[in-house]
Amino acid sequence: MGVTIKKIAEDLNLAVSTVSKALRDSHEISADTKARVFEYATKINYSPNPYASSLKGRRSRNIAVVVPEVSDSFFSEAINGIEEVAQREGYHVMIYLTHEDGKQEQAIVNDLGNGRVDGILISVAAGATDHDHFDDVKLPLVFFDRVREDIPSTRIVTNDYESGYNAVKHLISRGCRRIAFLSAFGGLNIIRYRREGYLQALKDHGIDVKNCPIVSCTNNESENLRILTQVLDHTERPDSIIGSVEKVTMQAYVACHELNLSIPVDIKVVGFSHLQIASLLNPSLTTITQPAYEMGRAAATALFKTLSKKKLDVVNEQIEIPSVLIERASTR
Amino acid sequence: MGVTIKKIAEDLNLAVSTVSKALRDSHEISADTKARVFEYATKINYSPNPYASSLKGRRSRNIAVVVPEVSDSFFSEAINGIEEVAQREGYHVMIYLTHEDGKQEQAIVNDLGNGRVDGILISVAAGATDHDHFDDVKLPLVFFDRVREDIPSTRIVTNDYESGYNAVKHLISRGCRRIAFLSAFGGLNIIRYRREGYLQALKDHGIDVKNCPIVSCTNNESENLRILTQVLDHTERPDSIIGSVEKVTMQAYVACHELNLSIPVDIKVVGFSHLQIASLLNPSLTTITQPAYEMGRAAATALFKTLSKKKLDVVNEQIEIPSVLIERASTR
DNA sequence: GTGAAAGCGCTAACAC
DNA sequence: GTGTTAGCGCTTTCAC
Repeated sequence: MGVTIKKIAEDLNLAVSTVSKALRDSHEISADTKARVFEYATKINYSPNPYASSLKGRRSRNIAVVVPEVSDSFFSEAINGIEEVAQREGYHVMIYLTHEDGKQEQAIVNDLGNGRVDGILISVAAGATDHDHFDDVKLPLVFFDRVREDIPSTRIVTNDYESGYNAVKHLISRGCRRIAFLSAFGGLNIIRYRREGYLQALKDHGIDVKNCPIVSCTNNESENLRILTQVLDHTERPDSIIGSVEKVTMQAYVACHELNLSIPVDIKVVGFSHLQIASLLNPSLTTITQPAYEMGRAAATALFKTLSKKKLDVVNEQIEIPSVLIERASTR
Repeated sequence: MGVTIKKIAEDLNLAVSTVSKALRDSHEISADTKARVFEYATKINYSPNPYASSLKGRRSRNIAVVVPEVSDSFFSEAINGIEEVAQREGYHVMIYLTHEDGKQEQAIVNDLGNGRVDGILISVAAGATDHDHFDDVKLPLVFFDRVREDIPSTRIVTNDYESGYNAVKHLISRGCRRIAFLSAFGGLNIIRYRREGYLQALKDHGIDVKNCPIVSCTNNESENLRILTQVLDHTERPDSIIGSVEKVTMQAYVACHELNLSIPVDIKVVGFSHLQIASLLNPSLTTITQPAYEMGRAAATALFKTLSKKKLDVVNEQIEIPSVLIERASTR
């Protein structure tokens, strides 16, 4: 294979252990020898086999990122942040996609405990149930965005409750009184918090909840269009919509286009989203923009902090990074 | 650490080699022993340390994916395809982002030769130069989309030349005669081919090239808007635009909006893009949709085919998967 | 300050 | 069929 410590040792007439120590800048090695070793190693382009060292109880310097999808602006931006921190810290990032399937998520996570990675960053699948347990995972675990609160771990979250609340407040300030909430499929706690914020805001502002339907969307696009059409296609329809995830918000746009409902005249729309091109939509979309990149960075940073410790004790902390409501034409 | 072959051997009163062979279903081991070993291994949840086997000349079963960005619909879709094939083949995917920086790309690729991965899938950075060489790379290398033709390797490409040609043909059939081509920054060969197809189509249809500007865009958004405004804001402006990459196409939309140019009445637009939401834009965008997912799948499949061979000889083949022009409102 | 030797978890010759 | 042994590339006692 490539160039090894053994080769350096032979070429320099040293013992492998001496070379090893020299390369790790040990104090027991003379400055002279170190210099020789370093120079020669650089010259023949030596790079240590990461997995040989990992065998000796050391780290692989690989981390796993487990997410539902990568073709989703939130997750791709988060990965962007993770990768940036990892590259700076000399770690390598492995990607695993669950496609919202809890069983597959479980299988992936289980397969990671054999030393392939030093730690896991995860945003749980919508299709996961509480029965899918992470208890057997012995690796440091950091959840981001879609977290599991029943598991002691580091959690990177955003202010979902408050964001749901603020979305309503914003719509009310624009004159809306019949505000629909589009729920996403699965029992994700982030959706629950957004909905609870939504409900509390309605209550605090004295809005009649009867006129504010909570629409349960599915994981199927055409099914959702059918549901949305049903909600929107009558005179008592909502005057505004809050999309709890990017996909359903886009589907609401499609439904409005098809029904010839003008946004924002007939109906206003605000959506949780991280779309770069929210501003290019017809009309540009008011978004609650989650700090995807920052959340990715925070998650990676938290994991590396844990990994840098000698003793890997379980931390149970939660870090919140706020989302921002960006007003655009869809609620003007 | 976890449970090892040694532990199984002790508990079952067998030699480690016997256990090892049993687990690999060797023919020299009795059915009885195999059964015992398998059963016990399953029971105590044994999972082999991947890096211990990789040390013995075997494979790490890790592959590297090196791309400019992950927050880009083409690359995220490609990764999606790669991951799917990898998961099925029992391989693990490591992600590296170059951010279009050739130097960083070089550093990443160099850092991969020490056994961390068994092979590399790469789409080269726009900022790379021919001086950045992959000659030192001893690993199997598969290029996809943005390929390097000077390096013997497997290349997964799409029909860029033809797509450029077809974009022009489509616009001509819609009555366009002043067709602008928006070039992206960097010297990528995919852009060159698209441009050459564009030029050939103009020629074949007897269009006066003088009225068909090739606009050199940069990597800077506001700079591009300035350039685009200059091209579009006069009476002799183009009657149509071909965006050679997604970003500049979106910027053309912004410029048209700002100049109050109506798409498709005043100007028609077609763009190379993989946007899911092209249909939600204002107006919906006619795209030349590259088969990102399929290209990712093809790249991974080609790599695993190479890896499955005993002898890793260098192949030099090119696989082309065609793009499709999808007509929408922007050229109607 | 340097080197010999053991061992991380696993595989593969080569005995028996 | 099963066990013994050596060794992958590296780190880490422990001698010298």
